[in-house]
Amino acid sequence: MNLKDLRYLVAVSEYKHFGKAAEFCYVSQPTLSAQIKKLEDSLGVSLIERTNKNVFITPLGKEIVEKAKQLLNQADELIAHAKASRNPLAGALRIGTIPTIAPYLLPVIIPEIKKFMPDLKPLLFEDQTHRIVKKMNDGELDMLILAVPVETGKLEVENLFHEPFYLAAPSDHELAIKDSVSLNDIHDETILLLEEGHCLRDHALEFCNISQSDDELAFRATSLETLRQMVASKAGITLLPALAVDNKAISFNSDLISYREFNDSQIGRDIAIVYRKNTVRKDAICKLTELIKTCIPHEWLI
Amino acid sequence: MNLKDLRYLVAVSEYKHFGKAAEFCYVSQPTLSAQIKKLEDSLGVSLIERTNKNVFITPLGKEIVEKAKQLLNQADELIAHAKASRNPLAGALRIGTIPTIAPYLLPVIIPEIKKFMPDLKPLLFEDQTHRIVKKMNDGELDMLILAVPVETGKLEVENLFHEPFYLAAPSDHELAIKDSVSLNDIHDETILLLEEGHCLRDHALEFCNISQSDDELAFRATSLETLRQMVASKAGITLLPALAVDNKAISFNSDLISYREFNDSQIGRDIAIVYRKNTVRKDAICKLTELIKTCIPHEWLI
DNA sequence: TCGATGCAATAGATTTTATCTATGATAAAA
DNA sequence: TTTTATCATAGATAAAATCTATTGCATCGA
Repeated sequence: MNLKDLRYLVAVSEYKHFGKAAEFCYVSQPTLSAQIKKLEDSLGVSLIERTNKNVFITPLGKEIVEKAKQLLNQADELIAHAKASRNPLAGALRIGTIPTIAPYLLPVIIPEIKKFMPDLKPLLFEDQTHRIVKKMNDGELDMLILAVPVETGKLEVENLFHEPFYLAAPSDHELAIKDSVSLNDIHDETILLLEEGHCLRDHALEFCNISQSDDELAFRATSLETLRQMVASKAGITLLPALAVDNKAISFNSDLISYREFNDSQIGRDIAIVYRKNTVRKDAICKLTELIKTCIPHEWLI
Repeated sequence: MNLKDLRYLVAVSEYKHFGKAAEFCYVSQPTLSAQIKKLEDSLGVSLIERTNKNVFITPLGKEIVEKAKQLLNQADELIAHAKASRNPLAGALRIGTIPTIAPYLLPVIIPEIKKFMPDLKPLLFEDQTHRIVKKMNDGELDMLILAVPVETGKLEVENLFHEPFYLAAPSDHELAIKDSVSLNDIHDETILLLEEGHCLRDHALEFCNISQSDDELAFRATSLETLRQMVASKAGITLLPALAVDNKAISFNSDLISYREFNDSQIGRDIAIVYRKNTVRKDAICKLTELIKTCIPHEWLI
């Protein structure tokens, strides 16, 4: 039994005439007759009583026709649903990002998506790198935005931009008055870091490979905002990725925290997008990647 | 798109493995791969992301799979419904009878049907001959029980039995004491008849082709029971088909009415069953016909 | 680094199914 | 009786599904 047969049956029940039903179905009358017969044989019942003069649908036939109509409606619905999802730039796109990117980059990107990819439904998932990479490998996410390098196995990685780090220090700190700072300047400072698992912690540590005791590393913030609060309360200094630093905050040296550029633009991290080589959302991912690039200062782009 | 493709899709979504899904579906892996691909192409969307290592169902794929499952369940239901109706002696059998048969024959037959054809669902329709014949010709009834001869066009007619007529007269009528009566005996009597349209009226008139004035024919009962009441009230005499005459009433000459046999057994009517030559319920009709015969006095059978 | 392994895709042949045209059979209508 | 309308049948053909064998690719183990 297949859907086409049911369509033929319903057509006959509508027209009570094999020829007209066949015409309606764009097939020849013998074809339709044969398929109806096949359907009846496969079901093992008579659905239609026909002579060369009359076509009657049997009581059972009427019941089957009703069920067939429902079935066909559902099938049409399924097809319509698929058709509505044909636009490669539409539908759900499951995006994974890390906590040190999501709150700063997404508010910039989302409005752009709404504007330029209005049919895309971004589903955002935020977690640490290794977890979103696992979800990517399990086929549960379509696209990641994270800091590289990262062990991604066979996944495709495309570098997007280099995000500089800023030094964040209490406003009354001696470094706060310098135009720019160097790694040497922070050699003896107390560096505040995120808790284990955040890649930003590892990147920061890498730049500050200095003889800090474990005690000094005991401060382990759960988010950049916590870190910022700790700096404001003069617990130490830290490195913040540029996107987490509000432009105005830099210019006006506002509030309790002062943000300073490093003299070496290499100090920062590379942000990349990651996806499976065989992803079915390649189109949407590429388009979205381009969109992100337009939201980023040109000089950062790689 | 056809149902088999959807089964393949659901299988892959269950096993996440083309080979195993193919095995489950009793087809080769290339077959299943090709059909899935065909399905995706026809829908114009990607449902499965596959490498030689992983098989992921896309978000849209999961939606389609859910719809496919519903569709397949409904299809299985349809098939099961048809299968349950395969027994030719089961299901609805639409039976038409005339008012002068139905109330007397059916109470005898129905218990027999319940006993010997327990799965048959007799749907009873009672109306005058020409109306049930029309319904038969329109395919709305499967089987008629009526008195012949009757103009049935191309319909099949099978005579069942000859039902004698009894004379029904008031108990104090002079004919009520005779063992049997002849047509001559009723020549000058007032014959009470049913209203126009009942074949019994025509049959009775046929036997009594006598010079009754229109006035005398003015009594036109709507049912045999009305007719019986009129006899009881001594308005005249009438002919009643044997099935409408309770056996006890004959023996004991009970109540106000006396029933007398005719000396000529030809005085009566032939009861037949009628069906379309191409009816799909031939089996049930034949079986039921046999059943009816067992309920009828042997000497009546034709 | 190199075969071995597992898996989906591809190729080509084959079988099955659907479809077509032409014709037959039958009953009603002219 | 001929014509017409209608569904069924026959035989040929086209389309589709399916099979076996193989390829290509990535992973795993030595």
